[in-house]
Amino acid sequence: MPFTNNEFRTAFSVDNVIFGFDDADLNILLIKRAEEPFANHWALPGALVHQDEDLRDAPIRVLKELTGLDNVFLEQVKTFGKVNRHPSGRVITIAYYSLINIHQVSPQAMSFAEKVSWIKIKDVNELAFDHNEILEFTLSKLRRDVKRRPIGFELLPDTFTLSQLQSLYEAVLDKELDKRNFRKKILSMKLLLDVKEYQQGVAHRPAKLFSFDPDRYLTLKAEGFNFEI
Amino acid sequence: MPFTNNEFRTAFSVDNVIFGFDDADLNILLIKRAEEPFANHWALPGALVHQDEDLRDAPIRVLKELTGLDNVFLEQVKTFGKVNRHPSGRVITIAYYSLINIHQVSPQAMSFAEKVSWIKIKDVNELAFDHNEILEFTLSKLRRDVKRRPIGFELLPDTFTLSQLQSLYEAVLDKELDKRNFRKKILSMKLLLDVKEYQQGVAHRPAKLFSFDPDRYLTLKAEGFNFEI
DNA sequence: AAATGAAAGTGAAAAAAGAACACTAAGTCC
DNA sequence: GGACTTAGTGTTCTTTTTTCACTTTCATTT
Repeated sequence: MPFTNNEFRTAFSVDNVIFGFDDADLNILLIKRAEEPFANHWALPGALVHQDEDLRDAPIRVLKELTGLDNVFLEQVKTFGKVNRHPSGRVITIAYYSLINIHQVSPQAMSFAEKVSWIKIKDVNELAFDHNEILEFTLSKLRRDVKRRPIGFELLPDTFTLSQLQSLYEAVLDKELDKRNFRKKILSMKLLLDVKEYQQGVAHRPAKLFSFDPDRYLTLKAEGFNFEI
Repeated sequence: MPFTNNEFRTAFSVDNVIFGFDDADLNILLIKRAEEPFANHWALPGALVHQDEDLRDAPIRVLKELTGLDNVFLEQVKTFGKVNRHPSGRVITIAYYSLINIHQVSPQAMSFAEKVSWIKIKDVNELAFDHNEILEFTLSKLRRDVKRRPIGFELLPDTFTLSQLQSLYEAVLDKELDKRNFRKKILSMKLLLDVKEYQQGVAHRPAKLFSFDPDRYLTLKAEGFNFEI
């Protein structure tokens, strides 16, 4: 190994920004820390990266522990590396975000956490470490990404109505959209499969259900199709 | 410190993708490695991150050593962390890219390098480590960024002609642009200052010279102006 | 000094995309 | 049966993007 001992005084971690959508608001999964530093503060879930683990496997491990989910949409955001970002020593952290269907999950408290909870984005207050900065940067990346690629579906159940999809986009972008224009645009992408079923148990006209067509997405992507909303 | 010894077996490096434009092609600054592993191979310049150094200061240090330049456009790209990406041990690397004016610089060979050279993007072959993957990802990010924000100016001299600016965009995007549409678009952003001078020593009608107006840029950015090309 | 070559500079018309906008339909609930 | 709630649907206007060709101004050549 060509490295002197001195270069190993830095630890590295990942932090997960896990987004969920509850039919009205965008939420993130936060933990309440059980240990110092920042005991009793809300924080992003995270973990140290294992020595023999590919970087991307670390946030996957955190997600699995926390939610039981495997195969989740996961995207690297940015690495945060100020010398003093962690009070107990040098820790460089790589932020990831995920999109999950909030109803698929009943999160479990994990090692470092006293408590795990979904918090509406707009209700997030002071977080531990530099996690507010990480969250803010991640949100802006999510907003950019969601306009560029059809990733919003990851936050919804397998079948959903166009109104649900629209409120999801409105929650993520924090902006109202025109119903007719939204439908025109989304349907013109041909990414939705009509599942020939209707919403049930609602006190109004039931909406048609759609599902996302991942094959169609791959085909269009290969053709360089533009998915901008 | 809450970390056990075991967690420090990973080293941290940064790798710099330094872009320069030579009036026709997009180039990057590569080093020819003097040492194993990958002795005699071309590679991205990089360095281990110092213990007491903010992450972002590491690529700034590399740039300074290599080019003598300070105040350079620098953007974080992505972190690469496969377990076996470095044959001598676990090294996680954070990629950055910079845009510099190629004529401002006569690069100096640095510690690890036998040789430093500008290479046209299209002439880049096999690089050391996973540097081809890093370069490819960085190029795609540059192409996205250049459409989103007026960063192309960083690659040009202080004053430049509209044709130079256009060939720069064409080189970066690897795509021909319509002269009239390009001018219309770029001038409508009001980011160019007419320096009231003309090109000299060319065997054709001399072009007007412009410079970039950074104040104007900051004002427009604060207003949420859209700079898409 | 006239002709040639080479890039600079300029606008209008057509097509495409985006934004604004209001009523009818199909259910449940009371 | 009436009230209530959300679903669903097209057209017009505005803005943006695309397409396309000729004249100007300099240096160089003869």
